[in-house]
This record gives sequence, C-alpha cells and structure tokens, in this order.
Amino acid sequence: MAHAKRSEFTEAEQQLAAVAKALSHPARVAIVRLLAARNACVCGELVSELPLSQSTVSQHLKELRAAGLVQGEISGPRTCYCLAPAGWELARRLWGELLAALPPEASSCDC
Amino acid sequence: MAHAKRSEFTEAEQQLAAVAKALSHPARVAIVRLLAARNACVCGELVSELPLSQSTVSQHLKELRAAGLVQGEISGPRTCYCLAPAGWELARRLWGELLAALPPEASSCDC
DNA sequence: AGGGCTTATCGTATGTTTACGATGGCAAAG
DNA sequence: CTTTGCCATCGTAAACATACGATAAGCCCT
Repeated sequence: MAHAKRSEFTEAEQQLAAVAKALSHPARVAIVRLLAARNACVCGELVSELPLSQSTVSQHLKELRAAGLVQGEISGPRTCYCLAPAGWELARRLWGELLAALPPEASSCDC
Repeated sequence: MAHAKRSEFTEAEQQLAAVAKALSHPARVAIVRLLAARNACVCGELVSELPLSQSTVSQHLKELRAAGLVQGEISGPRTCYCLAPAGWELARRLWGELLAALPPEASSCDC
C-alpha cells in the first residue's frame, strides 16, 4: 500500500521529483560531474574513477538514463555515455520554475 | 554492506544529493510549492491540501526540515512551517555549480 | 571459430523509504 | 483541572534502493 500515491500529484511535481531522485545519490552526482568534465563520452573509465564495482556503476547509469539525463551509445565492444541535453534542459526549466515560485529573498517566516 | 559507500564522495556531491533526495518525492515538491505559494507559514493546512494522511505529511515535513529546506516553529497548539532561506540558498548554489560545469549548450555526444 | 575484453543483467542480501493507524504530548479553551 | 484540538512520534507492513559477485551477451582481433 506504500508508494501508491504518486499519481495524485501534478505532472510537473512528478517530473521534478524524478529528476531529483536521479540525482539523489552521491554516486550519480559524481557520474554526472565526470561526464561533464570530459564533456565528451566515457565508458568504463567511470568505473575506475569511482569507488564502486562495475555492476553498481552500470546500475546507476541505467537510472540516469531512465531519468533522461544521460544517453549511451554502444560503440563497438564498449559503451559510450554522455549527458543528454534534452533532459538537462527539462531539469533546468523545472528547477527554475520552482525557484521562481519561492519567496523573493530572505523573506523567512513571518508567523 | 549496502549504502555504505556514501562517505567516499565529495562534500558537494553529498550535499547536492541530500537536497535532491529531499525533493525526490512528489509530495515533498508539492509541500514546497504550497509553502511558497502562501509565502507565509502554514501548519496542518498542508494535510487538507494533500492526498495524504496527517502522519505521512508530518514525516515528509520532518525530512524537508532535516534537509534544511524547511523550518518549523511551534506556535501555540499548532506548528508553523515555512521555507528556510539558508537551505535554499545552498541548494541554489550547488545546483548552479553543477549546471555551470555542464557542457555549454546542446553539445551532445561526440563519440 | 576462438580468446579476450567490455558492459549489461541476474540473483541476492541488507538497508531505507513510504504509508498508515494508533498513541502520546502540549497549549489553549472551557 | 479537564477537555479539545493539533501535531509529532511509534510501530508496522510492504515496496524500493543499493551494493556486490557471478553470469551472460556482444564486439574485436587473430
């Protein structure tokens, strides 16, 4: 009966939550940063840069890809990953909308 | 043995992941938006605005507070919640840093 | 075809999240 | 002092996430 109420929220809320979820693990943030740093694609280099096993990295990549933040191309025997511009565009927009809805500045609590 | 590798990542990566985790559920995004909309504080109004039970909402609020995105003050018999500017400032900064590290524009994959 | 490398997936163990009802504490009202 | 109302926490059940090793799948080279 748990995890069953997600459908009762806004589309935007669910999308933003999905993006946030994809980045809700340090390993995935690290992967994104690595991909951004090389700006080009990397494959199993990620594994050697991270303190995680190959299968775990692969699993994180799968989630990032499912969230639309990363795309991968099979290039010969290895797989080439890179950031997916469309996904980041959406993420940027959603996050921007949320921030825009926030109170202007340090207008904290007035209760 | 699971969930034990989090300490092997950057401070910034962990912080960003924590913020993302706090927003990784539609209900919490919805709560943030409600708090932003009323710009002031609300209490159990949240419960009546959300398709969730009181205890569940309280639990989500606890997580948002733990992440530093929301602060609550006990005001008489009810509790008054509002967004925590400091937490959002940090979130804004971390997210901005990540976006800044991304490839300039639609410079997708070049493999 | 076969050997070797890289990556994905499977199976599995353990921890975390999510949700709810029920219980308890605390302040204002009576 | 008791009652009322609000909120947090406890207890619990089911689902999900995380990590790893092991196994399969795919491509390249000889």
